Amino acid sequence: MGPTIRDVAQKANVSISTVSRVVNNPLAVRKEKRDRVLVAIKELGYEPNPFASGLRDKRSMTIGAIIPDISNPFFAALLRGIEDVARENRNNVIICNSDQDGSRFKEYMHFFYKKRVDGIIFVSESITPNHFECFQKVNAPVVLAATESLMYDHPFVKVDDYRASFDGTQFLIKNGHRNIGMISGSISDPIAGRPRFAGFENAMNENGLLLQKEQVVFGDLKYDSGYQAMGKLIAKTPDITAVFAASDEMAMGAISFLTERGIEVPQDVSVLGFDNIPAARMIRPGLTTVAQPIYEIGHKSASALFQWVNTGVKPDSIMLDHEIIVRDTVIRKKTESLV
Amino acid sequence: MGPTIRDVAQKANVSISTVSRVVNNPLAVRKEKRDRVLVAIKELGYEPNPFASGLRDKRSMTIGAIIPDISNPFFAALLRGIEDVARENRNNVIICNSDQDGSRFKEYMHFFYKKRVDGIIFVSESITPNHFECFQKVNAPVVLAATESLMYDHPFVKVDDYRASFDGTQFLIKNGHRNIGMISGSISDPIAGRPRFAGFENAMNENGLLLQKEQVVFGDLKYDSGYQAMGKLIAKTPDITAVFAASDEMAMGAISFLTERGIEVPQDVSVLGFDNIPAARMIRPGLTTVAQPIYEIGHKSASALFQWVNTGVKPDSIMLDHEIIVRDTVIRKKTESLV
DNA sequence: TTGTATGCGTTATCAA
DNA sequence: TTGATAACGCATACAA
Repeated sequence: MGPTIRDVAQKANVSISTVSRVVNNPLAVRKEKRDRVLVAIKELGYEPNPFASGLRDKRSMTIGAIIPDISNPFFAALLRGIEDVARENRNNVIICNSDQDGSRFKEYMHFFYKKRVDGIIFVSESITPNHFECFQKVNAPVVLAATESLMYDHPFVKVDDYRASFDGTQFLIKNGHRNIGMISGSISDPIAGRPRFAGFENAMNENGLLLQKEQVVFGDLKYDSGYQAMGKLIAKTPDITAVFAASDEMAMGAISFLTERGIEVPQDVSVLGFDNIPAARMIRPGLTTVAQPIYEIGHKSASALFQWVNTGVKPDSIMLDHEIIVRDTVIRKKTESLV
Repeated sequence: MGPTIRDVAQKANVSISTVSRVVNNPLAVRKEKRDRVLVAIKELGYEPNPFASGLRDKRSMTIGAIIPDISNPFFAALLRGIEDVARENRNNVIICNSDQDGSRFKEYMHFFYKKRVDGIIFVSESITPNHFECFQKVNAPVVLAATESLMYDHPFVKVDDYRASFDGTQFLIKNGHRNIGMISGSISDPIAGRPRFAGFENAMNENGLLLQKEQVVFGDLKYDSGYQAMGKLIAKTPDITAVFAASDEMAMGAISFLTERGIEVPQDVSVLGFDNIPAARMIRPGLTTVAQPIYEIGHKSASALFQWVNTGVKPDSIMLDHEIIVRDTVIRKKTESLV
């Protein structure tokens, strides 16, 4: 193993407490000795053993992140934001892939408990009483990223999903679309589901567009469900001119379905996504979408968590701005002058 | 803090060593006492403090992973494989995003050293003497994933890039293509660059197709460079009927360029990718590609690492099979009967 | 089979 | 300003 504090002390001809001081509170040591210690540290390549410190201080310098699936580009980008902040704070992050398998949640929290994480970032899923109970047991600060809890009072960092969806719908309407379908997330999903649906519904209503049941189909935010949902939607409402999908992946699924059926995007039907995942700009036609600042959500939520851990004062929640990224999949609807 | 081994001992009316034994080597304790201890553990919710164990045993139960960029879907999938194995082994993984910024590498290794990682997985980049030196200093087993080292003797898990590229080219040729362009990775990249280029070149040669300089353009494996490379390629060799890109992202960039120029894929030119990232199946036309078993590379490399860490015997390298996934972007070239 | 005692490397308390 | 020492929680060598 590497050199210990004792090796340094010996080399610098001081006591181990002095070495510890120059590492943690250099000002408390007279310059002469301090320099001697610094030299010894450098020469030996000494690094404080984090296990010894952790054992004493009960701080792990580690945070936990619960993420649905890191191989999903949305979460990968978000995680990247978390990681970067953790690194700045000389912390690690332990990642747990929840796989939307609620049953494993308890296990993960247990894992965090075992590992004595200093704080937790909980990404994207909605909070159940079960979650809450587990949070209490680990007894570590919890910050929510891209989700929020109505019932429990955890700080969160996210976009205003309702507002974003409302604006997205408005955007479609401003472009002349009247007959708009929606591929929504599950209505029982209080984040990406209900609010985005509600934003759509209200925007339609406020524009005097009456919403029919047939215009909405539900998916699970992933590609395949978008593909299938589009099939159902087009069967029920063949005359739509635009589709609003609650996630980019579902939008991509919808586009695939449409394209395979010879329905051209955007000439025949426009498609609006939600998220702005990296792939959105890589496909042709480029996906027009309601963008969340994904990296920033991760970054800000981690910053908030560290602030909390370090100062002990619970941070405020943050509502980040969304933005409509105009690419190619939404066009202004031709006026129906011929009709 | 939580209960300690002493609390359990007291509750079960045994010594702490007995408690320690039932945790680490249950068979060494008489059943009667063992059960008493087990009950106490459960009732108290006792968890061994990893810092105390780590301090004593000098094992961190943590591995480090150096990955170019987790927000890249290829690496995200690979990481997922690593994570899953780590979890099975009750280990964490600390992730460092190298961002192909070699200068930060030393810093990361230092971080690993500080954190006393038990082993390291090094993903995808090529090994320089600088890397090697750092590896030596941390003095932990290193397994290479999706890369290998000719100079240094680290176990690796990867695909045979040369062979895979050779087969991909062969596939294009079998489909009637003669005039084939390549968008290659950098020739100085000993993994995704040179071998894939060599596979292409040799397959062409073996089929009596003489390769012109103009048929090859180089990129950095990412989307934008694929886009630009396609521009150069089409300018230099307007009569190609197929393009082989050394990564799916570059293939997507190439398709974007082509599509924007009104050149249809695959009718006008076929495109073959490499990797089989998740997006490959989500775009239309679906990307035909030479698939690497990405998740499996991560999984197997982590398994090898743990085997090494646990037994002390260096594992063998593993060459995994590639596979050509046929989707829509490559078509059989129409015979030129009209010419 | 079980218990006692020691050391792992740090930091903080206390005395000098 | 500095140094000696106790404590953090655990696993094992050794003694019983």
